[in-house]
Amino acid sequence: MLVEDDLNLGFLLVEFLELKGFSVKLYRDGQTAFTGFQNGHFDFCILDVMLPKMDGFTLAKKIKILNAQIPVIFLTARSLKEDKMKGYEIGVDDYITKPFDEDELLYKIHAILNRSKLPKFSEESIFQIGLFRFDFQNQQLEMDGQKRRLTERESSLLKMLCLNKNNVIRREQILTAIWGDNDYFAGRSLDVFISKLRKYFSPDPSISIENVPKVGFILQDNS
Amino acid sequence: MLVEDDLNLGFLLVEFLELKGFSVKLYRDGQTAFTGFQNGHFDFCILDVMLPKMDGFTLAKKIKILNAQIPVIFLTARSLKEDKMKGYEIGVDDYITKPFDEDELLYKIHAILNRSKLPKFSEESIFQIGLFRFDFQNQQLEMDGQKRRLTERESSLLKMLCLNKNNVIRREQILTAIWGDNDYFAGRSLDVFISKLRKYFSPDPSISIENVPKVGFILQDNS
DNA sequence: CGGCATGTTAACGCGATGTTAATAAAATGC
DNA sequence: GCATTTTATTAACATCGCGTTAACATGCCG
Repeated sequence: MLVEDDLNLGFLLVEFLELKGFSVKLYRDGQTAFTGFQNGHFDFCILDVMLPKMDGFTLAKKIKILNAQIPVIFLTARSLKEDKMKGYEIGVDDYITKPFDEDELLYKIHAILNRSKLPKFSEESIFQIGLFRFDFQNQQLEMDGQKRRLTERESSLLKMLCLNKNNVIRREQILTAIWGDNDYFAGRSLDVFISKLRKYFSPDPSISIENVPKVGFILQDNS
Repeated sequence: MLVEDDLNLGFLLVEFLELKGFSVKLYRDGQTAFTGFQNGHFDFCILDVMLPKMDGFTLAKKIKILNAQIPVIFLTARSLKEDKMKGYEIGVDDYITKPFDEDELLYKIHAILNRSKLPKFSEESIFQIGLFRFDFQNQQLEMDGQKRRLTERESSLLKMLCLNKNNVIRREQILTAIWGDNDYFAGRSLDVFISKLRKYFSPDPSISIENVPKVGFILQDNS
């Protein structure tokens, strides 16, 4: 969950974090953010301090009542001492002072997620695809209790497809990300792996990996 | 544990922290601090970055090998980005830039201690694995009253596998944690120990240590 | 029709791992 | 101190399976 009223900065951050593999939901004020938190499922919050409708401290306090464990990071333009104090009392995990460095934010996120290791893994890396459950951390694909262990390449590829479920991913994007190279042979190798994944998913006809000629592939889930 | 070569600052901090109810031990260089860590029992470390004999980063890394869970805060005069990055990679929990505010330090300490309250793994040293009971403290593996004493390496490795039961644990993670080195030979040594553990567990077919090629191992318990 | 992209299956090579034994190092006993 | 035992590393050889590559089939578009 990201709450930021400066939409320019907000979208920039969403873009950056999604690039890094996170799934991000952006809210622009404290009120709707809180409603969103009640309904949705979040692992992690980044809140601006100054927000319309409800300020960041109040929001954090209300969120912590619902879920005391959830990590919260504050974005703040002010580096005032009393603000920080107030935050630490509520149980805020960290501060980042604007203007901040994106990499620093990323490291803080990882540091905090690592600390709360157990809750993270339970949710973060498991994808539901039709009747299948794909556990990326454990490279496992499960359906009806039938488990199949995937190879490293298979699971990297499937993860990329999942993160872009129902959207096209370009061949070159996959190739540079996984093979680090997009020559002819890497391309053929990719096709072989797509073929393997299709076979694994063949028991569920509502799942398909479709080819978009000359462009890439789509993982379609019509369940 | 407090490590600070500027003794004026050091004693000031000790005084302050003891006033706040902590029991503090001060070291003035990285070398003696590490020796002290090996012998004593600490819940929490505050390290200066610039230290005689051994710098703060190296010290933190060595401490984290002995106890990956222990919280570490760095004191640093420099607020340089690359320093922070380096720290977060090691798994440092927070930074405080000198000159700092004592109350801020106190709040950070409380924030971090609150966080690490739940995962008090340090004490939980008995694991149930299928029909076996593994007592890490006593390096003992028991089944049907049959006790077998494990070697140090065997039990360290088994503990790591247990903490990640039914989850993949990466080779490199094991190697850096136990062998402190992940070259070719350490890797082969790991394989030898995996082989030994498998033999010990062979009486119970519902336990298996599976290999995930190129990635690591997973202790599967289907009992 | 012919070229090009993709689908699929099979074979191959090589690196990673499994296992046992030999050697070195360290701890223990006396 | 020396002998014995225990532990960890290194070596040596066997095996496995991942990913690549090849080979052939299919379909699309000019």
